[in-house]
Amino acid sequence: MASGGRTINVLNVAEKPSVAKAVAVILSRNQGLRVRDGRSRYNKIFEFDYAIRGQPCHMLMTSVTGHLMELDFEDRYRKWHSCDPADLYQAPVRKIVPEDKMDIKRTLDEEARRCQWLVLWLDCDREGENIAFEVIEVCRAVNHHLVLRRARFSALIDREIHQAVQNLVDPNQWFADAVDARQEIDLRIGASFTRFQTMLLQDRFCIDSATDDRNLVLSYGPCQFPTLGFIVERYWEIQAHEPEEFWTINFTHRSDEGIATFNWMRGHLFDYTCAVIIYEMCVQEPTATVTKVRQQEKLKYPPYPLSTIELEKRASRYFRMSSEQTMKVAEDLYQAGFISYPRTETDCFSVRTDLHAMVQEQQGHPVWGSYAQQLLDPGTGLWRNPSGGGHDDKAHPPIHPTKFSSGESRWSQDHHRLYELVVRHFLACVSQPAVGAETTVEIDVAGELFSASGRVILARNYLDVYRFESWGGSVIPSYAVGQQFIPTTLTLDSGVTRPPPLLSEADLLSCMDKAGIGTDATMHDHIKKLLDRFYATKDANTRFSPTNLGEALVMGYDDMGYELWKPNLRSTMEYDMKEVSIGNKSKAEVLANCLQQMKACFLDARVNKVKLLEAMAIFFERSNADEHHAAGEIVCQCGNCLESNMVLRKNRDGNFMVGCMAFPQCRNAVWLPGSVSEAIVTSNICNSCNPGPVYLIQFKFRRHEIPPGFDVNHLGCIGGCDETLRQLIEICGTGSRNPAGGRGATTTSNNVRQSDTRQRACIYCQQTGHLSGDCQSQFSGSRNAHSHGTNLQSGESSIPCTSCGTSCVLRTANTANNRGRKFYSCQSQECNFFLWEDDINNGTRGRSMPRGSASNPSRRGGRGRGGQTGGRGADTTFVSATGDPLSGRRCYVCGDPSHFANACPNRGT
DNA sequence: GCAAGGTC
Repeated sequence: MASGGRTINVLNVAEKPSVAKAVAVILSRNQGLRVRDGRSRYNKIFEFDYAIRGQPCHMLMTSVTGHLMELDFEDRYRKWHSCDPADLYQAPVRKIVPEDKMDIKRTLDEEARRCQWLVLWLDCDREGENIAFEVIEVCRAVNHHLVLRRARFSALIDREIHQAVQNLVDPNQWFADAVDARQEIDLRIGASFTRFQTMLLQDRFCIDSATDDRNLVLSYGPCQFPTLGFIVERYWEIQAHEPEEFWTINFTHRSDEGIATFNWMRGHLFDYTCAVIIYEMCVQEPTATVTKVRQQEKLKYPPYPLSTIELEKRASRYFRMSSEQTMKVAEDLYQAGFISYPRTETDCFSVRTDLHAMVQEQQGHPVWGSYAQQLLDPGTGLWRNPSGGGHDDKAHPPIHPTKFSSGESRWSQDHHRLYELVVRHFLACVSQPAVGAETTVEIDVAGELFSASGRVILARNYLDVYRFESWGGSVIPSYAVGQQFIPTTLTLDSGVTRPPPLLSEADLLSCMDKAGIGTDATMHDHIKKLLDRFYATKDANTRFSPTNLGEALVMGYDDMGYELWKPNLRSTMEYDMKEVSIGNKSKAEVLANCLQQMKACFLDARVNKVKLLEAMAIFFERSNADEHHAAGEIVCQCGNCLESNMVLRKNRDGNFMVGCMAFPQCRNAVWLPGSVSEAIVTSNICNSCNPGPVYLIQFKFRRHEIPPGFDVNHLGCIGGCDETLRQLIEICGTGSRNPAGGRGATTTSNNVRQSDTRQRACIYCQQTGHLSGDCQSQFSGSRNAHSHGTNLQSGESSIPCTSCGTSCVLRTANTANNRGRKFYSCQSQECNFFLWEDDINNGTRGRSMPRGSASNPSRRGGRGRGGQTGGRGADTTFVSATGDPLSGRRCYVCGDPSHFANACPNRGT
């Protein structure tokens, strides 16, 4: 750059008004700084004189508010019915300045005309670089001779800003290109899929969540759908969870100093027999010997400096504030100058930050002021330079207080809370960690190891100011190695595994953060969008569940085999954007490649739209507008829930079924033969099936898929009286409902796949676990007769039951641990006698055990498992330390001798 | 009536 010469006019543009002001104040050193209004009421113009490398400059400093332009399709493609949505993959797009940004554009037009240079002070990230090119486009349009320069700065501090202006560089086209590509891909994918699925589903189904169907938009977006995917996936995981009973041994010891609870170092066992055997060993030799006493100092560190996502997560955890509300309130506090810029990824303070000055500001606060004073007093040793979490967006510092307040009268409760969180978090960051003394004691009882631990907090330090976190302390008696004692209680306790909880808002933010879905400034928007679109709901505990609509959409795409609802698509895009931003790939190359793939995916999805329709049909009634699928094909009342009707439907694989309308609450279903090509509910009522009316169905079978002798046309009944239908189901099966390629190739907890199997109910007794060919109700009239289930081979011989006097049948176990092993099991439902055949040969006596226990082979075949059961606390029971658990013959859940654990009414409460 | 990203 030339130095000296006449003064030139330099137009400086920042990304937001606050940065324009800060830069102007720093560069002008607050001397001779003038400010005037521009065309836009938010974006002032600052004027001052400055010399860049000796060149005298008259500086005009103004700002935009984020992006100045928007990408959209050209007019003729804007209307929804103007074109085939598939055309949106190549429809021309253009960047325009939207109406609400025109004032800013006018300011730039006017100021650029009289300037020789344009210096771009946009944030130093990819979006900032892209906005820089938008500003260039606007300014160059009115002044072709503008010299373009870019200021690079990583913080709004004097040295950085002066250095930046003295070392101006060129704008980075690669960074801007990466954003252009992202914008175009997002627009084309979002618009095409949104139009497609909205127009496909909106009028076909009665979607109850929308008050006005015309306003219902079923949007698709590369960020909103993966976010929904996280919610649905967790929901499915919970649905698929089958509680499993486990067993653990607990040991307590009371002395003059208090009580110690020793936990079994094996944790817990799912094998009841093993647990009982070990427990029995402990009962027989209950003396404990202390093998290890370990004392150590533990530190609990304060959190890292506050980034946006952490602020959102913590406000959700501590105050149950939604991320959207958090950002709204944080923006308010920022605008009023109380906290720093709230959209930041940075979680470490620059070494140049004057942290002491920030603490000093807080000394006068009535609540935490005294803590701030202690921090500043070197005598307390409370100060500690904060550690960082390793993230730095190079644009903004961590969120911290910028102005003292003991609370403003106009603040809402949320303003008070959020300001308090920001201040306390900041004070915690510059404090020493809490210090605790932990004692761990290990004991040996009959060769089994148990451990107990206690903690005494020696110094609370940062916990004194960070009231949102706690660190539990508990005291245990002191022990010495070699010391021996007898337990106060020694118990065999049962519990059941529990499903994971629904995703909380903090969990969801973590999932998004980890997968790179959205940015710190937009994550809360995506979450809100799911609620606005009726895709998900949030309960009082800030936990998210999918709505029927959300689940149906994800299920539909999943059934197509697409991962459009998973984060991979976005991750791949992000990877490509990175490649563009470092010059490894060109924008054109990435766009062409990505759009070609997405268009193919779109066209394929359209071919497979029946999957979406079927998934929706599981949850929603067809609307009258959908003439082809008129609603109201009621077959009979549901014999399972007794509340809803069973209706004829085509399932997701194109096969017919009769399912309860209350799905998914009631999963009663009758799967019809795969050889059925047509099925229509008639007005004829079956004369023999009860409870009535059961409407007959007119079936048409595919000729080549049924045996000779059967008619392709058949008026059938699903109520249980129809022998022809039963035979065809046995012969043809119930259609190819093979879920391969469907949900969750990545997960074993694929509930829908599992529920499909579970849903395969016997058409006669409506129970799952067996097919109609095995239904005992058709032979003996007794449902109890097959209670040992389908995983057991039938009995071969019998011996008298030594427990109740009836007989025991010899069976073969088919469980993972004992497959092929023979055992005798009492035929009586009231008796629980059970004996391994090889134990007879070994001279072991028979034993009674709860039928629900892990080692009892009857468990897996039976229908003993209820729904979701409670946690360990509710299930814990005690067997006296001197009692013999093997002769107890009583329920291990409640101790009642009249029944066993599998039949216990307290299970699941 | 569509996306996601800036910001007021």
